[in-house]
Amino acid sequence: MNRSVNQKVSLRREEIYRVAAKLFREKGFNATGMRDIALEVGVEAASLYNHIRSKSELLQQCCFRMAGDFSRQLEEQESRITCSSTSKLEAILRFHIRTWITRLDEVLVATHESKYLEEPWLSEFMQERRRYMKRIEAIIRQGMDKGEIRQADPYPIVLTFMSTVRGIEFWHRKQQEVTSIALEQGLVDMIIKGMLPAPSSLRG
Amino acid sequence: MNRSVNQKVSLRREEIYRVAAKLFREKGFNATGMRDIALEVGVEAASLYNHIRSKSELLQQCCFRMAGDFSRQLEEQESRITCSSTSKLEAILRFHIRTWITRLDEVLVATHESKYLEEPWLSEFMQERRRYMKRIEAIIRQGMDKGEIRQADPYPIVLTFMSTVRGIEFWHRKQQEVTSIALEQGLVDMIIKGMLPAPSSLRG
DNA sequence: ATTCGCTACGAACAGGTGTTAGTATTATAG
DNA sequence: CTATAATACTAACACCTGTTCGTAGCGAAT
Repeated sequence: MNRSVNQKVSLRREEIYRVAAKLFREKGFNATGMRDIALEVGVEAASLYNHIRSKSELLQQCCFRMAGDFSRQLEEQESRITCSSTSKLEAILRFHIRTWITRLDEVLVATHESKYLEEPWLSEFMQERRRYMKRIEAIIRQGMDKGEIRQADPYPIVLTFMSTVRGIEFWHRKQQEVTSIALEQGLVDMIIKGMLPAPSSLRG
Repeated sequence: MNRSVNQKVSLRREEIYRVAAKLFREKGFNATGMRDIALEVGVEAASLYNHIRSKSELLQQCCFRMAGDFSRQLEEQESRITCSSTSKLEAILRFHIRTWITRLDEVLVATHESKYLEEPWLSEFMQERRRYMKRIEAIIRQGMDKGEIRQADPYPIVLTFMSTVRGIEFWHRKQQEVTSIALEQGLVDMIIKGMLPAPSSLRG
């Protein structure tokens, strides 16, 4: 088999993956049947198995592709040792936001449907996510040591950092009213401001 | 039928509802079978239908009970017309956080599994959620008009407000390290600080 | 023209789904 | 003690699930 055939094969595979991610997001992993995926691809359900091994393989691909992309980006920021912690965190946050805006299907599947992974992938995925949060926490701690970030329990900050982007799911249904650029800036302002050293009393 | 029978009936109903919420959260609505619920309650699947009408009725109950509780609490805060917007928002946020801490099963089902509601309940639920967010936005706008909250697009602030609590799902797996009180205060600090008028430049 | 590999197909599978019907058991009210 | 209502059970239903099998058609290389 030559290259063009290979490309054709992998294109079909990729199409199935893309359709699966879309349907897994819309209807959930369990409510999405192989026949649903096949219909949208334009073939019979049985034909999918010429390109993929199983339904759960599609979920695995979705989850670990996203995990890999996020982890690689975090590595990039960790290696910028001359930068301040706040600017690293802002870059990471902007990456989160942009990924949630441009690849919502995949990122929502990785977030909501990953619990349907089978072992050992489920454990591996959850461990990877814990590691990822620990690495974010480490950057926040560095920022506190250097006085860039207010002294506080870093854990709630990590949670806020990881969770804010989830609101983008709502935004996707009414894109026209707020631009993605304004959304990104608005979210960054909220989170970064929330981390900075306290300028005034919180109680009014 | 007298009162004691009535009580017994409604207790069983309530038990089924509680078990269902727990399983819907753990395994998802579609992956939870009536036989799973029955097993945990200690009866056969068919017996459940002496107490409930259908599986989707359990989901409806879960979603609209939560929606009702949240809406009522918001009403309470809206009616405190002498209070500042920030203190209203803080009270609402604390209610969100406490509900996510004490009733995680129900609140997660209402958040993640509500998409499996059938019509017309699905439309009604989503409309109710949009209304809820609009009401939060209105309080934020009032705060901006009075100078309590920095001038900005209120929409990203609403999103952050609604989404931060979702991180509590992570926290529930490692309760021992951070107390619920510290968690609540940490999250409130992040969000309220993020809304306050800007004290210094964001760019370091 | 023939062979070969790839991919599409229809049919079928074993098991699981929510739900219903009919019946037995239980507990309480008269 | 008997009548009655509530609730449990077993069996079964029609349907849907992911997946496999054997085969036919297609395009490209020999």
